[in-house]
Amino acid sequence: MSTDAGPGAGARLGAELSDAVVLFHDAIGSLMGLSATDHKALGILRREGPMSATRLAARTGLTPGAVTGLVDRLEAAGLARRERDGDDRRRLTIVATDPASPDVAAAFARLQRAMAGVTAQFSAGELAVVARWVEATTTVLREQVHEIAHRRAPEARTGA
Amino acid sequence: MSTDAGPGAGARLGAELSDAVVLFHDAIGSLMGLSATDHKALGILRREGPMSATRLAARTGLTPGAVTGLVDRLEAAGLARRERDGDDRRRLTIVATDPASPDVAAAFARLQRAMAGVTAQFSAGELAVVARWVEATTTVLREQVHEIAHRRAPEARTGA
DNA sequence: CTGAATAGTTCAGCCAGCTAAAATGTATCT
DNA sequence: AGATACATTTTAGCTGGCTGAACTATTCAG
Repeated sequence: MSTDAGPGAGARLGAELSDAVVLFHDAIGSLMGLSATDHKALGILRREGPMSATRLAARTGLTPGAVTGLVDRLEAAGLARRERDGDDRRRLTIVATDPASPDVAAAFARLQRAMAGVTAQFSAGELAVVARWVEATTTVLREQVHEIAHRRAPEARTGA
Repeated sequence: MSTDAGPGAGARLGAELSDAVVLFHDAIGSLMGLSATDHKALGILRREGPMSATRLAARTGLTPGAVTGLVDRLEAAGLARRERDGDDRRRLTIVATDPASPDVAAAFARLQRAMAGVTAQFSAGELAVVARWVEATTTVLREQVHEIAHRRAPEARTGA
C-alpha cells in the first residue's frame, strides 16, 4: 500500500515518513531530557551554526529572559556552550556541541547503522534519485513553514 | 552537497529532511493551537484509528486524567470527537476528524499542491524507488523509537 | 568623561498541562 | 440485589517554562 502513483501520492509518501520522523525526534528529545523548545532551539543551532543569544531569541520567538534559561539547560545537558565574543564582550556566541550522554550517542549510532542498512539496499543511481527527492521535499517543507509563519504574522518578520 | 554516497550518507539524507519535517509539524501544530502532546496524540489517532481513552493514555504515556483534558482540547479544536460505545457504555471511542480551521485546511492544500509539483519531477519508476526508500526509512525509525522506549523502561511495555 | 544604546541575566508572577486521588456511572460476578 | 471491577471525569495541587521589567556589564557617540 501507499505506493500508487495517483494524485496526492507525493503527499501520502511524505505523510508516512513524517509521523515516524516526529516520533523519533520526540523519543530522542525525551532521552536527552529536553523540552520541545530546547530541542527546536538545538536544531536551529545545529542547522544554522553558532549565533548570539539575541539572534537565537529572534529565531525561536522567545524573549531574552527565556533564552537565558534555555541556554542554561542546553549547557547543563552538555549540548551547547557559551562563548564570550572577543570583539564585543557583551555578546555571547552559543555553540551546539555533540551529545554528551552515552545513551544518546548510542541511539544515534544505532540509527546510523540501521540507515546504512537501508542505504545498502539501493544502487548509487537509486540513491541519487532519493537524494533528489529528499532535497526537493525539504525545500518544499521549508517554503511551507515560511508561508505559514508569514501568513500568521505578515509584519513581524523576526530575523529569518 | 549531501549527495555523496559515502558511509553515513543515508543518515545525512535523513537528517536534512528530518529538521524540515519537524519544523513543519511544529508550524502546523501552532497553527492549530495544539501543544506538542496534543499533536502527537492526534498523530496516533490518525495513524492507528479510533481507540478508547485508556488505550490512548497507554499510547501517549499519560495518566487518565490528562487524557480527558487532551481530548477536551482536541474536541474544542474540532479535530476529534468522543463516541460512546454502544456495547459498553463506560467506554469511549475517540475518533480523529479532519481539520476544521480554514487556515489549516489551506496549509494542507498548499502542501499537497507543492508536493504534487515535486512528484511531477520524477518518473513512475523513480517514484517507486523513492517509495521503497521512504518505507524502509519509516520502518527503521519506528524500530528505533521502539528500541529507545524499551531501553528506557524495559518492563513498562504500555500497549505498543 | 558622560549619557545613551545594546547584550545578556535575574527576578517575580503567571499559566498550561501534568499527576494522584477521589468521585461518578456502568458492567460483571455471585 | 450487593459487592466488586472498570472506564472516564473531576478536583486539588505542583512544576516547568514563559513574559515583562528591572538590573549589570559593555560599547559607542559626542
